[in-house]
Amino acid sequence: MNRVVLLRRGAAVEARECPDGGSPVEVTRLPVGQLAGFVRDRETSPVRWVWDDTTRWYPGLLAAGVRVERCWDLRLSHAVLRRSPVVDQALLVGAETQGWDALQPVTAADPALFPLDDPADRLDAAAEDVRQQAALAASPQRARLGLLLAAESSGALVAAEMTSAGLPWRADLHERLLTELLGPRPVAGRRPAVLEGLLTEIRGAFRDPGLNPDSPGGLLRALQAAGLPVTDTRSWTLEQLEHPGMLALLEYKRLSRLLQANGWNWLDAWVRDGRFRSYFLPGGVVTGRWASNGGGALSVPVQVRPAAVADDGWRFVVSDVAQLEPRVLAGMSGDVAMAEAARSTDLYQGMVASGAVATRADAKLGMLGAMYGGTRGESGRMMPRLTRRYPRAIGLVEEAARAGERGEVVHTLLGRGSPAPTGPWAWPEGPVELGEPPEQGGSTEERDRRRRARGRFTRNFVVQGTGAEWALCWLADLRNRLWRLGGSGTAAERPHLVFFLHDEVLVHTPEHLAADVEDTVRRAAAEAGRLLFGSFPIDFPLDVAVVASWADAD
DNA sequence: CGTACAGGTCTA
DNA sequence: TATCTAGACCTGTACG
Repeated sequence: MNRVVLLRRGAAVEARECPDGGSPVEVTRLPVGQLAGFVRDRETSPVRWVWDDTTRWYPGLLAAGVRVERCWDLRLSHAVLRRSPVVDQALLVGAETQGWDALQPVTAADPALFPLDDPADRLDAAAEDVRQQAALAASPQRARLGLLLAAESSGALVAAEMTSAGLPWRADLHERLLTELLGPRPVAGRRPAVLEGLLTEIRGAFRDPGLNPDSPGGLLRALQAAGLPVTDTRSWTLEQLEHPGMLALLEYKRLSRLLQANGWNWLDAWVRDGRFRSYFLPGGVVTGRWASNGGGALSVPVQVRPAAVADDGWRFVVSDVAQLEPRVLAGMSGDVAMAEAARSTDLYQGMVASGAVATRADAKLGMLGAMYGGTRGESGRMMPRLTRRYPRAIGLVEEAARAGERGEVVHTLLGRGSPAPTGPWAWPEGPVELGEPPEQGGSTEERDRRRRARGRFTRNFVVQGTGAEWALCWLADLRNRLWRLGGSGTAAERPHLVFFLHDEVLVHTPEHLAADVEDTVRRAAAEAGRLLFGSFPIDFPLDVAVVASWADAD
């Protein structure tokens, strides 16, 4: 596979052709304006583009109508390699290490090809590429790590393509929903009519004419003045209480949340030309999950999903994995008994059928406790049963927890490392960082609390992180298959990814290809399982729905 | 007046 | 029928 390293040289771009990753045999210099044409031509034969950061190169290419098949994202790969315990860090160190460590993605709404005064321009991508290839080649886990880096880079392409495409969003439907629930859009600075009505009712019921329910402190004082025994104002707490004004207050909180998070201001800011465009940040979470930036893309409330509607003649294929994390745990630990329970579509029901636990609720509670570190109550009581029945799976998360409590680093199946613990007080026997402030809150109880919290984090890290790797492989393989499915159609005629949410993907597709897309999504899931777990018999069944509106998928 | 944080609520 | 993992982002409020 030929690699072509792209470097910025002022208003020009330098492309270094490196067969099989060796030294460059050909160097092409071209004006920035000719880059898109150059890439389009070069894409007719297999090539991997090596660049500092996908968010700096790909949006401009997409705006010019150019898709690339594969890339190597040096920023994302650097972040993985720098924290991986299966990498010799000495091979990565260079004069520019700090610069690569600090490099941030670009998420400007303006699809300008290159930002001005970019710290990336002071870094040598070709030299970094050489270091990364050497570090990867020397790793005892180079196959798995190589898969992770390829998938991470592919995810970067998907993320840029999803922002470019946008999630189809009907602002008219969204506005109708808002008007029905809140009343007509008010002038700036005023509450909608329905909230005003509720506010009057609440102030009357609590005999507090100046009460502002949006002020947690003020609301708490008003509740206590009314004789209610509360120390917080969360809805869950308030639901337990009896008071004539409580229903109105809970309704106010529900509608106020809708207005603040996904009201008219949100529509103005994030929906344009019938598309919700947010930025996805691959690797944005330490576990390897994606973060997002803009519009709260990872927490789009179910309440407003009716406004996500496919174009005329198109459909959404909405797919999510049932119980991804317990399945991943079974696969990575090689726990045959748990894999057997996972053979059914409902893993928790499978655990009941095998006699491991009495009810589905017990199974779910127990597994969540095992993966999140819940040790109290019902969830903790399940652990002995689960440990007997699934010794390898439970043993793996327990060992990750113990390692975290000892202050050690853990890693995912493909080699993504957890962040090292910080702070001298948590592990006083360990190396003390220079420049740390004097120890604060360093009582024995506080240290134990922090140790246990660290154990819960590392326990969850290995499962959530490997789950993210499965999802990344799923996404990357799906991207490739969808492109082939589109035949020779133009980008606007092809099925394409529009949304990704940890274990759920939305594909926007011409209606006549929806059945093919469904098949494709399932094939990609099976391939992701093979990539991570080889021939180990663990299934990843999908719930797939072909719908006109996202809201119809549940 | 701008920044940082607390409290709350939505997601998987 | 509970306080356990990872986030984004809103308002109000305290602080400098």
